[in-house]
Amino acid sequence: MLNQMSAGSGKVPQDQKKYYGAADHMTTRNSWQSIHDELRRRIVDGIWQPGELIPAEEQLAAEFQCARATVNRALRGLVDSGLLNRRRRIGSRVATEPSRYATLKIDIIRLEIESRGAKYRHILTESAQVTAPKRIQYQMNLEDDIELLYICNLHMADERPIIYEERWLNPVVLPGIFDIDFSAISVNEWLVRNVMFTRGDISFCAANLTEREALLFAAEVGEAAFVIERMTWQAEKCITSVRLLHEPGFSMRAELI
Amino acid sequence: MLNQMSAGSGKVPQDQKKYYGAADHMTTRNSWQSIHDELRRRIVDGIWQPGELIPAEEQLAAEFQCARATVNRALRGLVDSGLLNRRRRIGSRVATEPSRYATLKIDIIRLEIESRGAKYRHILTESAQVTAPKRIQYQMNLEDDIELLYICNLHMADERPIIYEERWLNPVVLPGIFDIDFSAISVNEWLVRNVMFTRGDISFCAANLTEREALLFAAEVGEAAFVIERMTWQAEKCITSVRLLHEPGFSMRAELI
DNA sequence: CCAGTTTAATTGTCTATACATAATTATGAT
DNA sequence: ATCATAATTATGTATAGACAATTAAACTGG
Repeated sequence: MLNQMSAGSGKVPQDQKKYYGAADHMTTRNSWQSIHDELRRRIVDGIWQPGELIPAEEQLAAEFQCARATVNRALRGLVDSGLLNRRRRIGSRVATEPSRYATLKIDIIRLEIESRGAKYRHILTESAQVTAPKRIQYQMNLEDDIELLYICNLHMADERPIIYEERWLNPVVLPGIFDIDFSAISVNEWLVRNVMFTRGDISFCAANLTEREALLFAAEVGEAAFVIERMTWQAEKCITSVRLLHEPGFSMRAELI
Repeated sequence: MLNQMSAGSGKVPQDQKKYYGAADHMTTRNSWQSIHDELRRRIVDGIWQPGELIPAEEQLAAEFQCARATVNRALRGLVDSGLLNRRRRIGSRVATEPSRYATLKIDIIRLEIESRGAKYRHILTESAQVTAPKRIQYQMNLEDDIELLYICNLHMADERPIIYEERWLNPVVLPGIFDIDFSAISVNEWLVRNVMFTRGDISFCAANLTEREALLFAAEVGEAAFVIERMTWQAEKCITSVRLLHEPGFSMRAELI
């Protein structure tokens, strides 16, 4: 609205220019980001020692000449990255045992391979309607002896086998699942695009290649392979349980924050 | 709570009073958290389909009878968890390929073991001032042939070996490191408490146990073990590089968000 | 001196308003 | 018709003010 007014007096670009120039300068000084960075620097450089109380929001707001809400936003960021602990009435304390987190982005396998510049292809090696072994039934919290869709896929990057996927799908939460052609689209991708989960867990471990698995990867029996096991849920019903066996030598990398 | 409200109302103009009265009833409904949850539900339940534009902040603010800033806060949360994409002038679109993240909390090993109710102990198996192999020197981006502190530890839970730690420490960023008694406090813990890193990376893989490693864990040679490799940096200088070899059968779990 | 109550300090959140920024659409001069 | 400019629109961010929630510290009655 004010823009309209200044546009009405629109033949005066000078005022606007001067104004924007000033605002620009201010925004960089006072943005919550820059405050966040400056406070972070003080912690990392040891100006504020672990365990120490840092100034209250009001004081920081005075120092940076900004509103308390802006400081609050900056401080929340520092809490998120584990550098600060905050409590009402107490204040903000530099963490003595800063928590560190590794955040892993879980992508569609195809996208991950393609982002590395390789050509993606997958081979459907198995597809059957069977009752799952007891161990899987228990894990997936299933009513007794329901038949699941069991699917195995070999994912290839530039025709080299990269991941062997073994998956159980629950038809109770996936009606019509038996009719889909999973040689055209990978289960992985179909699920991501078609059903949303409310909860999921993931675990990482290592396994020795069995004879059959070694054949798939053209590797030695017993070689160590990186394994991801994932289960996703819709409310209390398990959608799918999957085991991703990676080629020997695979390593998954992440930034520590 | 209602009492406090009506007490406060003595000072506010009438329209405001009426407004706050309504707001009070709705505080739970109007918090950014509850709005976040409701919007999330609409996405998860498919009321808003992937790729669809959801109402603008103003409209949502009208619907939930709250300020736009509150809706903004809720929406930012949905962006963080990968459910929404937002662009200025365009609006908020439900993600077609929702990104999922697994966030792993990287704790001090002692705390992790103790939190599982086991008794922690570590054995310092090696401690030497040596030049690192070329591979490590390169990884750590070191000036040539500087001597590092090489330390190995076996971490035990209830006297059972759990993790074998092999670590290189850079004295350039850790002056006095050679004088510390790491049989009393684990390097891990000392570092976390005493030096802060600005950047770190972590990678996960699998490895076959060597003869020596198998002995440590009383396991078979060649068994698959889960490995974490971590490097932490202060600006451009590497502080430490560590390899954590977990006992065979170990599995690391996380929630998917 | 102690237990219960009040006060006060600090963070957490919401509101209303304003302006900034990005990007599409409409307008207008040539 | 075309390209530059302005208007439009949605998000992003800053601000001041108010109130909520938490909890340490001060106070008070016994």
